[in-house]
Amino acid sequence: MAEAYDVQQIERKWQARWREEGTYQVEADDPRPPFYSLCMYPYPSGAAHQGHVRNYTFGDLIVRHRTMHGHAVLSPMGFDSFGLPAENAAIKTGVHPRPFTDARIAELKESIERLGAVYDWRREVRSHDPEYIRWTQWIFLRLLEAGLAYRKQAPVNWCPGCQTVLANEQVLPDGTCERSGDVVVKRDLEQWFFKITAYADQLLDDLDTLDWPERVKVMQRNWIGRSEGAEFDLDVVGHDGTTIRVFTTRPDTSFGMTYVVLAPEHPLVPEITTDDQRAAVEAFVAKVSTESEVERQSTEGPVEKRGVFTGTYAVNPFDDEQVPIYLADYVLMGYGTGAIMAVPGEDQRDWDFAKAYDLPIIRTVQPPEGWEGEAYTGDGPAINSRWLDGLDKEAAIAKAVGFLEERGIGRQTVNYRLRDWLLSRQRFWGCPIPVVYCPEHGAVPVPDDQLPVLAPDDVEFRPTGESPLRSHEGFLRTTCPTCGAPATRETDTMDTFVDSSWYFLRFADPWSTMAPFDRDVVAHWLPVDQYIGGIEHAILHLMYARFFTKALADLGVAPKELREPFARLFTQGMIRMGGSKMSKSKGNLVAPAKYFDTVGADALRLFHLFVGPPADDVDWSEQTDEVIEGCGRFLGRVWRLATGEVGPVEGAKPPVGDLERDTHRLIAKVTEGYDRWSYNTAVAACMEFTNLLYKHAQAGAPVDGGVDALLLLMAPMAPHVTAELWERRHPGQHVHAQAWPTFDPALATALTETMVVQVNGKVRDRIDVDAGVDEAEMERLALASPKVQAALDGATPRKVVARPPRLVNLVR
RNA sequence: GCCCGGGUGGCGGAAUCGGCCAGACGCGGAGGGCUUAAACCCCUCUGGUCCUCGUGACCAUGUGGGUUCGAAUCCCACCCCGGGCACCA
Repeated sequence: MAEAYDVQQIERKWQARWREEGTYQVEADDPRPPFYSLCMYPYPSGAAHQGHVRNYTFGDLIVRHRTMHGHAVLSPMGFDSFGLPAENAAIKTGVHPRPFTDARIAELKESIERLGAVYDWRREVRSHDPEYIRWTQWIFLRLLEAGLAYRKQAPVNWCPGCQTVLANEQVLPDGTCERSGDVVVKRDLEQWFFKITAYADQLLDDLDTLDWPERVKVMQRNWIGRSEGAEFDLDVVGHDGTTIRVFTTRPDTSFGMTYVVLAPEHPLVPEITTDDQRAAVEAFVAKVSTESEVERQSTEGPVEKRGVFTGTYAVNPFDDEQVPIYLADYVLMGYGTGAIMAVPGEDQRDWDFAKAYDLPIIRTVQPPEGWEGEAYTGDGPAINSRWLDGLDKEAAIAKAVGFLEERGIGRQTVNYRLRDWLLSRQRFWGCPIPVVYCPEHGAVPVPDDQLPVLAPDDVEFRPTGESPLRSHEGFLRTTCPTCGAPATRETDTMDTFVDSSWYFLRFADPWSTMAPFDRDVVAHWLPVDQYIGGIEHAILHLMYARFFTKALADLGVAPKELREPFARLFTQGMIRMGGSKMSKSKGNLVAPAKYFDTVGADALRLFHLFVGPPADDVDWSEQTDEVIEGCGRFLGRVWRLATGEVGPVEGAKPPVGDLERDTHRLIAKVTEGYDRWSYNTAVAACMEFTNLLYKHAQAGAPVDGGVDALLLLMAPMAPHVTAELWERRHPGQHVHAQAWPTFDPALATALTETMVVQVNGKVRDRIDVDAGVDEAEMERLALASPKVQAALDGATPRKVVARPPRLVNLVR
């Protein structure tokens, strides 16, 4: 009697073996072709949740699969260990964020190991390690030198809940904080920015070179928001020498300009406002400035309240007509020039405003026949536009731009929705910004040899709205690196997205002490061949990491030719429960440990692979436990088959078909399933094949070849049980060190096929035929069938459609 | 409002190119075997309706049209669900 399948014992045994033998440690000089597989490094919030399990199941499967294909696979893991939750816990409990975070990392690591996922742990990176902080700060200083980091006073997003400023990307469309849900307010603060806009065009264009999900690329394109147009100056009537510069994407409609609108914050507002309008204008500006982003962006409320006349006029350079200058809250100072020419005929917002303020509307593009809408934004011949009349949109734009350039009052230009990345955070648990403020020399970079700048441990955590660093004299007081005079340190820390913008580079060479990483080693492993993570990072992390990679390549820190960090991206679906995302904050977590302790990691992994397409969301339902148990049952069947427990059963008949051919067909099917991320069908094929092997074994037929193939194909999916069974069947061998099985295409195709015979598209008979059957033979066989004769009812088919070898359709 | 996905049995899902009576595989359900009994395990059945109960007929992939010898798959219109963007001039 074979030994029972002791899941716990076997999984522990192999996890220890992989750890002790360092099976998945690789070096850059490995002769095998390199493959870099990476899962987004996690924020350590405690034991792994199902989202992690799903992510690392896919990642680990790829590591093992590529290894069996003969690659040297770089499989690193680390922790995005700076961030708010640890600091909030510190405020609540008084425990320093470091021990708190280290404890969470230990928990997470333990559950990752229990999943059986293998990594080269020597390369582990933690954002809060002093060495990692050193190089994050070093990179900041290089960006600062290059003019890609700068400081400016700016109206910023302040989250009262998190007590910090946020990046634009961290403010949700409804104006609330993506983390705390509090309404974000505007504050004027001096802050550090990264000049990501300098890379706007490259970030946009290089998307075309990436093998990424189309929807992620679309989201990034929209976020960058490139729009081509023109800028030009309008003279202000009664203010000699004062001009207003406007941005438009439709210079071809300039003859339809019936007013001009400035953003309420526009610097020219005080100068051009007339005395009799001053009170109204000031009241309006005051109202807008106190409004939250939500209120201002709301399209609710009467349009009449959304603007005010300045009392002054501007001159349209196209026809020298004077048009009134308004302020309106829908024009934003942060985009374009903060001023627009309003063309109500071709812009719906302008149309609505014009109606509300009784301003004229002139159509300058002929709408199509039967047009009943208001503003017409489509293409058509220009009208009411003098020398542009009759031209289509493209030609009219070119001619209008030419006019502006000739007169020297404007030019063709491009605008982006993308803003520079605000990286200052008024928090403690983050990477300190390595800058000193000297009364004499201003903001002075901390010299490289004084890095890392580390936060002190003896700080008090209080929800003051300022980093605890601010009130720590020992940290705050320093001397100017330039002149030695007393100076103060920058007390803000960096957005944690800075840490995650280069960790994948550090993984290639985490031992580097002279630089964040060695360029040649990075060139060997990067770009990441397969990156896997959640769709929630479609914009923020992925955009920032791309920016860092490009900037570091241009600075000569990273290899020059490394233009993109992640060649292929896969975004897995979310785990949902009761309609909402499964998450710690929603309190609906189903801990993986429960399954590790019972059915085992292999069964849970198999479930995640089998439940549906990897990109789709998973609904965690009442039935899920039963499905997971079903996966465990299947592994039990494989176990019994592979240990020879399944023997002849009285009266069992062997299944039809040749097992060798079926095995080759399985290899073909599963291999293809891996290649196109169709793990659910690959698992299904393995289950089906196992059922088939059972029938052979019960009929007393040999199944060893089939079982071995099955174990190899399942090795990346269920690594523990396949490793154990392989070792028992082939003493001294390791299943994951075997080559991926190959199939003979000649054997993978069936000898005979079932030919379907249709009459008028309805199946009337099925006939087993030789796989090489030709059309004439198919027709002959079809006509010979009594069932087909009955269906034809004596008629002669007027048409025969034959698709060898599987289908023939007789049309009567 | 705009841009992407998606709608298939009681449930998760399958069906690479328009072609093997659509529903693989699994869960759930029904029946049987093993067992003193139960669990485990093994086997069979399981979209709907109808009947003469069969190697039977008809219906069926959100709805309505269309193309085709043939449509879950392609085209048009509509409905519903999910996601992204949304005063960006």
